[in-house]
Amino acid sequence: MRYEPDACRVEDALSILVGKWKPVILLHLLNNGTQRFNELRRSMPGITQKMLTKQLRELEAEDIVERVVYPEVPPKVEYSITEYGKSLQPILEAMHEWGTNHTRRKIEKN
Amino acid sequence: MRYEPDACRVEDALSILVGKWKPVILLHLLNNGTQRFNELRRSMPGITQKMLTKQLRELEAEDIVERVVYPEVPPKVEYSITEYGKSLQPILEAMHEWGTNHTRRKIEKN
DNA sequence: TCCATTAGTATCTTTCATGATACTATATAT
DNA sequence: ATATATAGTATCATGAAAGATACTAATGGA
Repeated sequence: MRYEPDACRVEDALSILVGKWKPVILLHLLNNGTQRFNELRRSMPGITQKMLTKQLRELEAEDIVERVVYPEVPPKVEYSITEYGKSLQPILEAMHEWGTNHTRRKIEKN
Repeated sequence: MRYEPDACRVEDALSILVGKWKPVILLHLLNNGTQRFNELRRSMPGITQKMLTKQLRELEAEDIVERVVYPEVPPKVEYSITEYGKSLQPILEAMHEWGTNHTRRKIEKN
């Protein structure tokens, strides 16, 4: 396997996960299944509507998240993880675990 | 395991890896062992001196990278991954693999 | 004497991600 | 008649990340 700058594909994975909210969105969808827009929003205090829309659209464009619109009023839009998106789960969980340990480690140093 | 926004530690791992150059630096050090500053620099065409210094200092602050200065002229400074830093390797490799597959997938779609 | 090398710093500028805020349409309930 | 809920969009402001460029000290070599 080659990791030279040109061949390094870590950034490709990273670019999907980066954004202050994407990991949270993905883990939320992974753990709670299909969610409506406002359900997601309420579960992430602090996120703006614009930001949530943007992140979801980006994830949709990468085929990680599926968006289903119901032609109702008031609008109803459901989001869920795609099968392909589930392939990110091990990475997200590994990062969550590493991050948990890293945070603990830092606290212990003080 | 909890992934609610407040308890989500993915961002902690992510913040270590983010920065356009950190994954490349880490993989380079993991694969090639101890490197001098300019060795690293030459292996990453496009990075500026300032950027490389900054990324390395940040990694050092998190105990991921070790920096050893030799009191010589011209200066000699060697960088290497710490034992702790090696704990990131599985994540980096998983991301590299995922990214490789994702890139292929996108190409096939066209 | 002059130049190259090393590992940086110091400034300034540009770009990008994020945030704050206000606005929209339409059906239902009061 | 008015308010409410939903899933957005549009616009502007801000801060942080990244990039470009020039500068440094001390030594060895031509």
